[in-house]
Amino acid sequence: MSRASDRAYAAIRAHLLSGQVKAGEQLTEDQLAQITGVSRTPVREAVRRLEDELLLVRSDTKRLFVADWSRDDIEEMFTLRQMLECHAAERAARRMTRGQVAEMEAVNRELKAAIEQPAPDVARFLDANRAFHDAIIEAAASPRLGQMLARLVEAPVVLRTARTYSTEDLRQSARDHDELIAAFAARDPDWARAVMGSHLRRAFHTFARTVGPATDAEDA
Amino acid sequence: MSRASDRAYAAIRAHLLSGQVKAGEQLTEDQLAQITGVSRTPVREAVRRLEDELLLVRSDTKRLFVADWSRDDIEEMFTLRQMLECHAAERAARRMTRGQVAEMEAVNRELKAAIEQPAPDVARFLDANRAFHDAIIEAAASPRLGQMLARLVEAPVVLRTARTYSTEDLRQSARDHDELIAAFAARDPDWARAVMGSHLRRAFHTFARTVGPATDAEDA
DNA sequence: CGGGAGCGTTTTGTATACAATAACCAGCGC
DNA sequence: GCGCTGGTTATTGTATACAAAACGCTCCCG
Repeated sequence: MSRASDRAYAAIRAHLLSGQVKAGEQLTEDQLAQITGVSRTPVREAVRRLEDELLLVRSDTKRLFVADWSRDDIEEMFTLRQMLECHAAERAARRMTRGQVAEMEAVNRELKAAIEQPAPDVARFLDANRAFHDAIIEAAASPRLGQMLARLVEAPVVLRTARTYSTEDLRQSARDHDELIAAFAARDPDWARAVMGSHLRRAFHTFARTVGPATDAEDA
Repeated sequence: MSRASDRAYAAIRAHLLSGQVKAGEQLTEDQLAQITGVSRTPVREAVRRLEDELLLVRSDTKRLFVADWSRDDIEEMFTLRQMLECHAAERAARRMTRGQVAEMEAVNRELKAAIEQPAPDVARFLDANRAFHDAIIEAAASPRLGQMLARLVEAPVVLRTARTYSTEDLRQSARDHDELIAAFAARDPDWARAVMGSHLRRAFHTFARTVGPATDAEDA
């Protein structure tokens, strides 16, 4: 995180989730350079990453805007994530070492610790949650898969920040993780895939509940 | 294709597939700037795209190398592509209009025309093949899915250039396309998914046959 | 003879100036 | 009043110079 483009990336990302900018609003590279305190060159690099993650979009004439995620966009993102991450869980179950399983148990203990407090520490939960899913991707040993998931997950992480989680939602996640770990320990790819599927699909519905109802002409 | 960074992208890509550079070889941005005839700024932009497509990779210290695709890398790529493109076919089957189906029939006629000659025109076949698959992605109406597939498909297109195809392989592809069109016309998502699955899996084996046998215990 | 510190060279990263292109606005003809 | 056209400003794209970092080499010391 020391290079200017990384700092710019983090700063712009923070700026987007700070709520100071609305979806669909135009931004300019100069603006962002001022905000981040670096020149346009690293800003352009950062912007490219954010475009990749679909947090920013460009018009047909290359003007820059804050992306506007519709409910359908979010559903599609969750669907893709589910498809890819189920596959990752399956591969991980075939490859995971005892050491890696122990690692994941430790991460999930941390995750539970973040929940079981007077007031659950959501930021800490999200960090641990992310570490958990990253460990699975790591164990899946598929660089392209990891790359794709990383891009998919970035945007929701931002969108999610404003959300509120019930303690029960968080506990259910922790239980899912326990079962995933069991599936990994048993080296059972089908089990891992199935648990991951329900874990993510539930996450989508939890998420969607706060975003709003489905559009009526929905498919899939 | 008029901006310098686009020209740089195309030029570097052409350079990579020209065979003048070996997998694993180091490249420098200056070199590429000379080759492409533009300055390093657009070259860096082009290089980022090529890194995305995993045709170029950077070392831990940011030095630039030609990617070295192992047999396992290729298999993983095909697996991911199958997963995503089956999903695309399913969605496309739900959404495709009569007009789009007619469009695809036209593309497949062009594809067959490229085959049925004294010597099949492989470049023309590949263009039509690409147009066919692009039309499916278009009909699937999922920007993220399209984006991911575009990235996945880029690399193989390059790797594939050196390959030789038997006329029978090409004809089988055309038949698969016919069946896909039938599935779309029938608006049958399951059928479309199944045909796409076998189409791509066969493509992988056809490809793998020329690359070499599977490694029994591969690591990095 | 081997290992490591120092230093010149190579390569990547950043800032800035300038060029090209797109949006905006005003004035004109109809 | 409406739409077009020309020029003006805003914004992105490119080139270049310089800064920072990494590599490789040599030379010194053990």
